[in-house]
Amino acid sequence: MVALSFLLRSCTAHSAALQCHAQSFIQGLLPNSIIQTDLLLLYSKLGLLHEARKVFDKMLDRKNMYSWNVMIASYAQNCMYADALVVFREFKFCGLRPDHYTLPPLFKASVGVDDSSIGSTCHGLVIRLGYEGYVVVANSVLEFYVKYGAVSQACCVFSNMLCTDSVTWNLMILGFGRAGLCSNAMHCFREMLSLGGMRVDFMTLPSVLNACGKEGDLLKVREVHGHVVRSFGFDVDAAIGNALIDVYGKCGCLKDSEKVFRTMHFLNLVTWTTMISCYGAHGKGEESLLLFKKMVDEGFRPNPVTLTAILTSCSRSGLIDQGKQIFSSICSDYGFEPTVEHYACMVDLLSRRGYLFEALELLQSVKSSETGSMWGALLAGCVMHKNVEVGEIAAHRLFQLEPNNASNYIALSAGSILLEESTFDQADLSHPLAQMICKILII
DNA sequence: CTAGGGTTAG
Repeated sequence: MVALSFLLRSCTAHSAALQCHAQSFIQGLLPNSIIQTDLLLLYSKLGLLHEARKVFDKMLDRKNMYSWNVMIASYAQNCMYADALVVFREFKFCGLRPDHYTLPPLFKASVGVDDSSIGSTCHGLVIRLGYEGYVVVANSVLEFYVKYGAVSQACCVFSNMLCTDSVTWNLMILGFGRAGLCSNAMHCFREMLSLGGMRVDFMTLPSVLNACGKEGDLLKVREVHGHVVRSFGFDVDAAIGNALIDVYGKCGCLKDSEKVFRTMHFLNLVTWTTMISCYGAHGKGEESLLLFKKMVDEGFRPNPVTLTAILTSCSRSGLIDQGKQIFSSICSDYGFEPTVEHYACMVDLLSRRGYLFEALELLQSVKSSETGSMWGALLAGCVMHKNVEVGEIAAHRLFQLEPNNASNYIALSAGSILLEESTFDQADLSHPLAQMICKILII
């Protein structure tokens, strides 16, 4: 049995796992909690969650903390968050108490199923059970607040932490950056550098760069880039390279983006997508299209984000026919249905160039999945081309869909001034937001 | 020998 247990722990392939599983059975070793735990771990590592679950269920009352923790963590790791939470519910039903291995995946699951109440409850558990001092647990609490955009809560957790590591600091940088508190993010980065014994690792840099990009501060970008080169050389990790391409683009240095792109050795789909959208943002639609073609030629399969990037590029450069052609071949060429974002891009593409009726037609064809951004794009086009007829339809529908979106009211009031027409009267003036806008306009 | 972190659009 010891030999088999050893074998199970060293398996790396599905077929080997199956053989070991069969052997365990033949030799009459099953059911046995050691072998079953090894099998559970093995199937989990191979990503065979269905098999893992079968082993887990057969363990009946032989389940221990180890096996519960493996099952919950495996579901969370494989993005099966709801399953992780169901297993945790069973776990609690058995009268068991979570430990410092059980808790971190639960925070991940809370974010995964987009239910912050679970994370809050788990935070309470962490405090009550006294796991705040475990850095991995504390970091997972921190991650939960960061991913939910609750920076002040994150700061609170951070300031109470007795022990921090690079993950802690990386999460704070990420949190500040996402909240738009870019100087705080940079401050964290510099403090991290000055802290003896704290290593700035490769996971830190994309978040720092992202924060710099939001600020648009080229000097800071160059400072961080210098750090990248000193620590990792020019042949950087894909995520760092991608962040550099993006951030130079956002700072207006397209040449630097291209330079990073050319010198990268580990390109992934994000790399191509980022470069395409940089060209798009700089109004270089032709370059975007060329790169898109090259990407496909090199065997990369565009995902929905890539297509949004290329359609946006076409829209900004007025490449109507090319955009239409790509849009219509999404399903046949890339194997997925166009998303609402893609429809919004197309409405934008058509509206910008004054094809307002065509845009309206497209919108009416997706009636069930129409979004505010689609009508917003159409409205913007109507304002641009001074078309009251379609503009009124767009404004009316936009207010039905998003009565609480203040920016729509602003757009409409600005549009009304440009149109010098009565579009504004079409809106629901009894709505509090509309009344607020009225007041502002009158003053 | 079971737990945690990064990059792309709008």
